[in-house]
Amino acid sequence: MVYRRTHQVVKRLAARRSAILAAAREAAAESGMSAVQIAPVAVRANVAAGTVYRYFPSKADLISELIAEVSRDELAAIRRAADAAPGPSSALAAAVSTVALHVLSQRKLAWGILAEPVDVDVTASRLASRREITNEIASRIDAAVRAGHLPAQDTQLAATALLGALNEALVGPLAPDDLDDDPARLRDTVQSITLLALRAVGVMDARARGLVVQAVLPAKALVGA
Amino acid sequence: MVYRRTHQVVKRLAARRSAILAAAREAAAESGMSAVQIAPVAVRANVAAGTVYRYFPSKADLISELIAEVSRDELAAIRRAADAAPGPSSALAAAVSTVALHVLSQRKLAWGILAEPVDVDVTASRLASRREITNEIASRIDAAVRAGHLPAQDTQLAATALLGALNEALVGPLAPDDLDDDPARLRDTVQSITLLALRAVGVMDARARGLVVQAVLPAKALVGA
DNA sequence: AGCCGGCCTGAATAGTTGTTCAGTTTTTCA
DNA sequence: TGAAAAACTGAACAACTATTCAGGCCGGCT
Repeated sequence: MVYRRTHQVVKRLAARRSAILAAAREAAAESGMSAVQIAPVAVRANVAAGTVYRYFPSKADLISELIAEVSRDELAAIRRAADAAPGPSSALAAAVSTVALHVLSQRKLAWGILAEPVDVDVTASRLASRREITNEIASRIDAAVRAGHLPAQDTQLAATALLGALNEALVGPLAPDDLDDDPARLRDTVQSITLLALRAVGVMDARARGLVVQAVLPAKALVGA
Repeated sequence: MVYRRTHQVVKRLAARRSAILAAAREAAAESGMSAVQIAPVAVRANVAAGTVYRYFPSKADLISELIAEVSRDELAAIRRAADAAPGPSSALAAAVSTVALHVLSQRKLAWGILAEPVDVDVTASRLASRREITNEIASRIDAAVRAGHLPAQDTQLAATALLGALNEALVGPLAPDDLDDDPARLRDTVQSITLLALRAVGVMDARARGLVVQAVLPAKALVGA
C-alpha cells in the first residue's frame, strides 16, 4: 500500500467539500436556487464539474445538504434567542421575531430553502427542515400553554401556520421588497408580523404589544452575529 | 375568399380550447402540476401535441391561464360566501373558512396553483392570483377595522400572512394528509385554522369562536356547489 | 363536385443541464 | 526516485420534453 489518507489530505478534502457547499450557498443567496447549477458552483469553488460528484452523489444531495445546513443554523439562532428570554411567552415572541429577522435579512436564500422551485427533488430535505423549525416553535407554544398564558390548541398546526404566515408575508412573492434600505420600516414589519403571530395563538392584543417590543430589539442585535 | 369562420367552427375552436384547459386542470388536480405536460394533456383532450400550440403559445401560457381560471373561481367563491354573511367580521370569517375548505378539498390542485415547482416560469401568473385573493381578504379585514371590530393594522400584510398560514398549514408539506376520510376532523381543522386567523387580526378569542362556528357550516354547504 | 385555406397531426428537432469517464495530475511512501 | 493509488479534469454523453413544421385532412364556398 503506497497511498494513505494523510491528515493533510483529509483536511484538504474537507475544505473542498466546504468550499463547494459554501459556493452553493453563495449562489443561492445571491441569485436563488436556480443559480445553484453544477457548472457555476464548480467554477465558484475552483474545481471542475466532475469533482463535485466526488463529494456529492448528485445535485439533489448537494442541495439537500445545503438546506440542512441553513436549517441547522436557523434552529440554533432560534434556540439562542428563545432561551435568553425571561418566560415562555417572551421566548415565543423572541423565536418568532428571530425567524422574521433572519428571513428578511437573507431573503433570496430563505426563499430558495423554503419554496423556490428546483429541478431536482428536495422535498424530503425541505420537509425535514420545516419539521425541525416547526417542532421548535410548537414546543415554545406548548410551554406557553402549559404556563397558562395561552388557550389550549393544536400546537403543531399553530406552529405550521405561524411559519407559513411569516414566510408568505416576508419572503413570498407579495412580500414588500424595499425594506433593506429603511431600518425603521424593517423593524416595523418585523413587529407587525410578530404581533400578528402572537395574537394568532391567543396572546391578548395589549400583552402581545409589550412582548413584541421586548423581543425585537435583542433579536435585532443577534442578527449581526 | 372561400373560407370563413362559421359560427359552428368558432364554437368548435372554443370547445377545443376549453377541452385543453380542462384536461390540464384534471391532470393538475389528479397528479399535480408536474403532470401538466403537453403530450399527456393533448392525449387527454383528444388532440395532437401540436394542436395545443394553436391555442396556447407555450406551456407557460397554458399553465398561466389555468392558474388564472382557478383563481377566478376561488375569488368568486370567496365573495359569494362573504357577501352572504351578516356583518364584516362574519364576512371575514366566511372568507377564510371558504378558502380553507377549498384548498382542503382540492389539495393537489391548490398546491399546484400556489407553490408546486414548475419547469416554466409562471411567477407572474401566480403573483396575480395571490394578489387578487389577498386584496379581497385585505378589503374584508379593512371593513372589519372600519366597523371598529378590529384594531388598526397593515391589512395588506395581515391578509398575506393569513393566506400564508392557511396554505402552509393545509396544503404545504407539513399539512395533515388523512383528513379526507374523516369529515369531523376536516371540520375541526378548518375551524382551528379559521380561529387562528381571526385571532391573528385581533378578534378576541371568545368572539372568534362564535364567528367560526357560524362561518364553517354554511361554507361547507357551498363547497359542493 | 371541386377547389381553397385554415386546421390538425405526430415524428423529428432542439436546447438545457445533470452526469459520466478516460486520461491527466497529484500525493504518498518504499 | 518511481510506482501505485487516489483525486481531478472537462469534454462528451444522456435524458427529458417543449416546440416546430411538412404534409395530410376537413370544412366552407361556388
